[in-house]
Amino acid sequence: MVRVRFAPSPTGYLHLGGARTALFSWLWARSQGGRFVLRIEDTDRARHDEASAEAILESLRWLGLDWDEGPEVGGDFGPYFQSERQAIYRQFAEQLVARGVAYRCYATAEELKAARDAHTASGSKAPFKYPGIWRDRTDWPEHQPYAIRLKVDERGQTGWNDLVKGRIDIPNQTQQDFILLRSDGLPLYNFGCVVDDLSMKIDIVTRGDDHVINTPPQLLIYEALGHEPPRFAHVPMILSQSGEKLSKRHAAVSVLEYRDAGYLPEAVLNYLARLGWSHGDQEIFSKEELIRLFAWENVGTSAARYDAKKFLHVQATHLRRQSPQRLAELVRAAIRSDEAVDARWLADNVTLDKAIATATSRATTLEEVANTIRYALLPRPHYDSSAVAKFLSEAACALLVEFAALLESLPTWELGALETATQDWLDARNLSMKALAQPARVALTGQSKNAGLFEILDVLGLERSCDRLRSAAQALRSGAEEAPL
RNA sequence: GUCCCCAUCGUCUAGAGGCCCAGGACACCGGCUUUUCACGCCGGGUACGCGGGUUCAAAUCCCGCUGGGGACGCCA
Repeated sequence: MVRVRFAPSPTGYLHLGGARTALFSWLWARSQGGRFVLRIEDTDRARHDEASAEAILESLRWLGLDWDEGPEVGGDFGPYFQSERQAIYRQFAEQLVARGVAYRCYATAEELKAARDAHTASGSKAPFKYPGIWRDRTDWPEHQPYAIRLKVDERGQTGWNDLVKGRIDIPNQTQQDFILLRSDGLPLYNFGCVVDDLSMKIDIVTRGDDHVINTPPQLLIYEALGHEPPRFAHVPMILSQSGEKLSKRHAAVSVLEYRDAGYLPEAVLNYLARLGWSHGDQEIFSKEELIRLFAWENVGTSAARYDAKKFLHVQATHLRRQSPQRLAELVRAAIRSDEAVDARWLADNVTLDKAIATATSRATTLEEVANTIRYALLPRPHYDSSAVAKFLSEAACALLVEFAALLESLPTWELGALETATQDWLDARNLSMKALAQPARVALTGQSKNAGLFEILDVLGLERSCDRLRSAAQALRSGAEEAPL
């Protein structure tokens, strides 16, 4: 059974790049009937942060990237927080020392700094390397803290066949006797990562491109441990719109920001998947399609730039593909916290469904849907002052009052008939549809931009429509020119 | 500086030697539709970084250059 993992460090939130790495792993696990393992890399206490870890879990939950093993669900290979695995790292490290492939290093931070400074002063262009002071010594001082370093043979090269990048070989000369376990007992990233991937029986390590350089040391550790390494898949990075590494400085990199802005999780997944992966000319994918179609060979090799407009387009497309039921559910959730909204209308399926149906072609996010239909859920719409000033002239208001009377005079409240009757009525007065529609739209919704007039009338119904037409006109008449709506 | 990765329209990408004087999507620019705003529909421009090879044939293979990105911690 395939076992893959996502191993984020809890440094604040799940960003787009991390989410995509998680997605690719998850897709592979799901398509192979494998296991998706979540492990939190919080070895460094400075990085151990409950809130951050929770934000990551929440992001994954929202995206629907469920994990089979990890925090909250447990599993046979736990614990799944590195901070709880220190004994395991120690055991592995000491085992390597016992076998003579790693050694204790008692060099202090000061000594190392001095060596580094001397190296810098010498003007050498080569990068500084640990001079191997303790490599072959056994005169270990008592009660002194020590780090554990791997004995690295700097001849030859270390390489692997990357699932996305193909063959990569890196000269061992670029390596050194790097640290496995710090003198305070905590593992360094490369060691903790290998020990965990090994003991959790991971067979594909998926991570960002920026980790390519960590792979040779990790391979050396697998070798020292006497184990076959897993396979590696290094996915290209996501760059900001301006082409730099994505960071908090760039707007909206956190997954939860998209949730809060009214994006759909499947839209985020779709957009992320298409950033670096492709399936011919297809742009829109459901989650199920992604699972079915995902393959490592179709993951691209070059970095991709984040593009907000394309993302929005993908989001809009997914929004329009939602079933009315799900959409109503999501819009309710998005709108619930708005206290001005009348719960009665929010609960009214007929009104809500009709309203939502008029909004999907002109909104891209749930947030926008909510804003578009809010007029139907409020006791009185919120009137946009410039719209009122522009369209609710005295003449227009008079027309609205007459229009209300017309509506009430109709034998049935049926859309087709309503439209014909209105058109005839306008024709008789030699007026254009525009002359009525704009003022009416403002009176009914408070906005100059919204659904078609007859759609709005249908959403509100006869009674509320007439009420709004008259009260808007009334308010203007009684309340002077500054439109006290 | 050293090492590594990458290189097709503005952006995401299709393209695994002839089907490509390069296709799709977003964006952009026109037009149609029209009760506003959208949706939708039709049309348009724009790309294989450069130089060498290999081959009957190269966007596709090889080399170099250039450009971009990443990594060089007792961080992850």
